[in-house]
Amino acid sequence: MRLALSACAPFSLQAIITSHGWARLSPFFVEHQTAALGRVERLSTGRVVELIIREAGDGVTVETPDRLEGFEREEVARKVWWMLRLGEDLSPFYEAVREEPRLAHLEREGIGRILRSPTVFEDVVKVLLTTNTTWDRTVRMVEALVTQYGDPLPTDPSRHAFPTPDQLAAVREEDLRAIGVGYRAPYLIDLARRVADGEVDLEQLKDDNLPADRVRRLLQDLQGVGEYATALLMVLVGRYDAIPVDTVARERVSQEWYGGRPVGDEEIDRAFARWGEWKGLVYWWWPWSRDTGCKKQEAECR
DNA sequence: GGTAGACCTGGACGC
DNA sequence: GCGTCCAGGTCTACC
Repeated sequence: MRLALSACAPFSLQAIITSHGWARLSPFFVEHQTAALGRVERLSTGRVVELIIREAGDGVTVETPDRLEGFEREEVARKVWWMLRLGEDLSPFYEAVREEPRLAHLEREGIGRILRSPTVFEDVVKVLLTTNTTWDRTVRMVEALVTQYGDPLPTDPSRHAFPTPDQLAAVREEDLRAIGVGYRAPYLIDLARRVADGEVDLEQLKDDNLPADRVRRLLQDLQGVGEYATALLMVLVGRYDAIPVDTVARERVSQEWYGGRPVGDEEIDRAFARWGEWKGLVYWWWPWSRDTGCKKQEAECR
């Protein structure tokens, strides 16, 4: 089966794949030879399929070896639409950065979109697994979680979809610790249980009309989600005025604007304040002149 | 409100 | 080979 989906111009699938490390996190995978983004996906019916996404025409094609029913095709299209932000019109962003020579290439090269998971739940789990650890460990933790608890792909049972909230909610804390997530185990189980029970509706965060304060409060109410994780998740759901301030950001901004002296959150915010609602996206795509902060998270260095 | 220490793991380093 | 230190973001106890 093959689906064709169009995107708001300018568009570059390659730019999305390299937008951050998410494409390296299971169940995403990258076919480097064909420049395709792949993913093992569990549909709402419980069916597990492999999706291969390639750039084509004014958007992408989505291929799967499986024959899908009409409603399944709609679900796949909806998910890919969200993951790649196909409907996002970034022209106001490009307009805002047009006067900045170091960002002028973004529009020309179709850079701006950031890869995200099909569900906010999956992104919250992955962000939790990026905190207080190195990138390589994040990759291993996500891989272990997917392999242990996600549904297998029928045609290749060694590969799995991302586990659902119900599946993670049923896991024992000691079993999660055993796969290496450490102290994050109770946070993950608490999150999965609250989502599975309907106490927390993370998918409502996809709604642009939800007030930013409410989005922030809902995220910060989750165990293990602090200021950095909240800001990163806000950017992922499309709230581009948030800056994920971690040690990498601190060091980069310190070197770029403050002569290497230690900086606080306010100074980081001030450095990007002139881009207003787009400052988080400007931070994301800023061409850092020094190779600071990439000692550990090499996969995220562009 | 601000600060210190614990959480957890793997890599780097010294012996 | 072994022990120690360090890095990462969040939470909690304490002042």
